[in-house]
Amino acid sequence: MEARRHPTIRDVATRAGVSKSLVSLALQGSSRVSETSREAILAAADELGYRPNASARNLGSARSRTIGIFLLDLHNPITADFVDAVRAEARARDYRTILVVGSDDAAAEYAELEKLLEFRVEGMIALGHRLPVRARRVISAGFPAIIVSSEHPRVPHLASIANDDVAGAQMAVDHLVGLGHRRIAHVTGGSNAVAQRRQAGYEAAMRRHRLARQIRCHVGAFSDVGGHAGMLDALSRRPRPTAVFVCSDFAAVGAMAAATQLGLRIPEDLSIIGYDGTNLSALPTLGLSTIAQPIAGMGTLATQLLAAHLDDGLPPPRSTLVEPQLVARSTTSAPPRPG
Amino acid sequence: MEARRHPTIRDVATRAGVSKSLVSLALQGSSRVSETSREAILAAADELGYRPNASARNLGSARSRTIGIFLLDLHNPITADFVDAVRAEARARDYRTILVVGSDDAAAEYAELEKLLEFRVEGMIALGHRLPVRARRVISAGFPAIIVSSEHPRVPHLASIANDDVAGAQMAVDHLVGLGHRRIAHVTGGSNAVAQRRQAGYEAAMRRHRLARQIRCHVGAFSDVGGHAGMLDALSRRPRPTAVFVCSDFAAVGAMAAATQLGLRIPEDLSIIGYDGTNLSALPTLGLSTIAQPIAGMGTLATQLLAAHLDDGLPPPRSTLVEPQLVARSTTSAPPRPG
DNA sequence: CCGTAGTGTTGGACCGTTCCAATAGCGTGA
DNA sequence: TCACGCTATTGGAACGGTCCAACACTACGG
Repeated sequence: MEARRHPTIRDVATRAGVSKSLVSLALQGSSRVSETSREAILAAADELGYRPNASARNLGSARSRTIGIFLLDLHNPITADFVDAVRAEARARDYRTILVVGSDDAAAEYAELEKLLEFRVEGMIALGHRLPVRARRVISAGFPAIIVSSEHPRVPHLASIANDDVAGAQMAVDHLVGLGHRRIAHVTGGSNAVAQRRQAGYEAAMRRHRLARQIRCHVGAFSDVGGHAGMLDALSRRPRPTAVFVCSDFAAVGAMAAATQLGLRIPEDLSIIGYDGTNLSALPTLGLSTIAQPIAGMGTLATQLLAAHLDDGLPPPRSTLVEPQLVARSTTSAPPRPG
Repeated sequence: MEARRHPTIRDVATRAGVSKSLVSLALQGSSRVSETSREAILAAADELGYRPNASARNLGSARSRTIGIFLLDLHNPITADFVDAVRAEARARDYRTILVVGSDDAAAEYAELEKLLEFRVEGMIALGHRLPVRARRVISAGFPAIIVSSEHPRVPHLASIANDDVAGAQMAVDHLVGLGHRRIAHVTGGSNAVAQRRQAGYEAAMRRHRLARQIRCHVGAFSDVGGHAGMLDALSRRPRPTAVFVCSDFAAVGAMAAATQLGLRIPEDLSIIGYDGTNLSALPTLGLSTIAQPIAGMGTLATQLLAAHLDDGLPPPRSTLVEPQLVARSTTSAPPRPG
């Protein structure tokens, strides 16, 4: 309780018998400090349990070497992978990070953003499709920011990194066609931009494989309930599809349940492939084939671009697409009867 | 790029035609500032886009009004609920929060802890069963901290909040017995303390229901693979159990797969109940009955205790147990044949 | 023997706040 | 009219670092 004052750089200096300036230099790892002094200083710091005060450091120096991570949804499992990647890369480049989480409550979300600015972060990396209005204003005013998202919001000075949804959807279709499927249906994710791009990729690939007449889109959603409904619709048509590309992993879980309820075995009677590569799909008991977004890679890339901008003044590219990856597991196989 | 200097309190003062001290007072909401001055100051601050500098504020005042949240695993879905609860409560009490995440890499984890201390957080709330050695040392030295975990680590000055695993396990058994089951097996989580308490609760409840001779423990783990193995073991005995209490939700998913593979229908042939109340269990396609830890409540309580300690000097209770809750879904029902 | 370059070290200004003691202005009762 | 108390306001000293210009000391070439 009685938290006695933290030792300061001056306490260390007194103990080591040098000036505070030399302590500062030594702790920064300057090469102009003699071996003798350095050792004495480090020893003194250790004995006193000295810990630098981040506030004082940030005040005194022009740069905070801190970047803010703005997250939309802590519940989404890909968030964790993303954060891990950003943090690792930031650490490697000697930046520290502050995490901040959006919220349904606009006031709370704004408070979080304020916090980022009050801590004088040098730049920000955001994950998610949405960006608070005030954030847009700050970014437009020249605050360095990179958004990792499928959308590219029309905000001046904002760079974006996105997964190539169109290409990913095509990979899903290519995979199914490669297994021998022809009647391939698609359960969509609704009318948002992401869902539309995935649908466009599906349709383009089908046409490319000369399967334009087999194109069947069934309205669903990114939730498991939506996938369930979309799948029931898909399976009500005759002849039934032998494979279904579902808009997301979460929706695919619902879709699998629907197929199982109708007595279909997966993958013997019906192949199913999802999208996102969440760790939900990796559950051994599900074994869902999916198109994985390289979320960690996107985090790393975002950090590299931001750091390059801050350190060398390189302007980050306005918009970058990264390639998704096919992960074939046990929900896709050859169709029941060839053809 | 050309980030022109941030406006400071002095810029605001000049513009409003008052002294910097008065600006400081006004922005803190002091009642000793005249209405006229206050309005002029707020207007000037707004026009300049003034934003307080958190570093300077923390340097100048004795207290940072910031508490650190130390997380072990961002991937665990309960983490998000916990963070939400802590943040909401902290905000209500006018504390800000900094998130910090542990890591498998000890050096990285230590760096995160350092960061917390460098930002001079006033206290810390940790979620998880493990605490870095250095953290224990800092806490023992008097740093206010509360851990939310099933363990109570033997660290001086550390308060803990835990879910009552023993009571929770008993609730699971009571539920099954109430449905008419008598041959109730348990898939354990191994030899750690949490698993042992859940097992102890299971055995105590069985004895209380005069079912001591039906006690069957099958070694598993907290993973889905572990649950799968434990369940296979449980189902290899004759007569088969009619219900199984599995140590965790994640393990229960594996256990369900094992039962299904053996051709058993859930819940018609076999009832299964998990533990934790993760949102995994809430998936409509699983509908897993479970014992939910009131994780949000634990986060709120931890924050209240810590704030009370910091504000009023109340010492938090060394150790608090909170009651879990039964969530009955669709994996539990009456046994095939009564008795 | 002296100017010079390089190395190691130092004091002090400064960063943007908070906090405190001091003060100016003003009505008020003796 | 003046000491008094009250309110609104002020300047300046912290806070704990970084950074810079200046300095002492040594080594060295001319």
